Amino acid sequence: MEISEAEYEVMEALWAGAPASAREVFQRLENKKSWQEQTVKTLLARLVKKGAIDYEKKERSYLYSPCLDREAYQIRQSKKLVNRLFDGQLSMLISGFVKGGELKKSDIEELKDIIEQWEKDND
Amino acid sequence: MEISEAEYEVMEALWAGAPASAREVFQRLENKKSWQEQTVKTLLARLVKKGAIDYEKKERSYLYSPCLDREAYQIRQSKKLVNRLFDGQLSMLISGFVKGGELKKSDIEELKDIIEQWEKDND
DNA sequence: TCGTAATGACTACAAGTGTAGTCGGAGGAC
DNA sequence: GTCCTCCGACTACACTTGTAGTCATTACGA
Repeated sequence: MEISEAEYEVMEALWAGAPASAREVFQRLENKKSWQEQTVKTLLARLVKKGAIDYEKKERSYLYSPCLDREAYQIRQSKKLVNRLFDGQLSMLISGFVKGGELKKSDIEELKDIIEQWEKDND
Repeated sequence: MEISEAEYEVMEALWAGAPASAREVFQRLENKKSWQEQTVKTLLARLVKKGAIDYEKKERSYLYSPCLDREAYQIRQSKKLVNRLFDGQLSMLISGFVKGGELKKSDIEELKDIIEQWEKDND
């Protein structure tokens, strides 16, 4: 099942610290999103239904925790985009960033580090 | 306005060669998607409404052309994903690919080329 | 001229999304 | 014991998306 954009915001809030009550999640999102508390609760319920999060009963309320691993999710989504837009070629995405003038010197340095590390690990 | 996934497929078909009739677009998509011709026409109509493509009358039918530049669109979407998932840090996306075991030697070589080119251009 | 095929326009309809409102029950304040 | 409050559960509703079906028109072949 796919996670919608609004739902993803809730996931982020949960990844930031779990378990958390609906109230807590709402509060974490308050400065980012001007959602009513009910909206957050609806999103939580939908995520539970989709199996993306789970909860345990704690007195009156529920404490929610993510079932999805954040990093795994990010990788899946990245791959999906690269496949869809660039026929699976990561380098085309990077070129796009270059052409869009999005890359700063610091980004390049980071890329170099990643490459270096990769080469160390794959030799 | 956002372009949906199905609509994006149609855009791809149009980017592959424009202007093109609904029939042509349908045929280009035939091996990829098992859509009825009507489905393609609906998508074309929605894209027109969204302003993503335009058409000119040609006899009985319309010839469609994209209004969106493909590369610009790709860059916008890439940036959106990187912002949403990685707080704008491209390097985190790349690390994700590395961790996911997605990078092959050839990808690394391409990245190196891109970096080299960037450094040539930005010095 | 009359039917037929092709084409865009309009309609359909269920599922998913964004964004809440309302209801019913359980615990706490008095 | 009674009323208020807080919470999850259920309901709402318009818009988007995927995936077509049907209708009206028109040009063309017979």
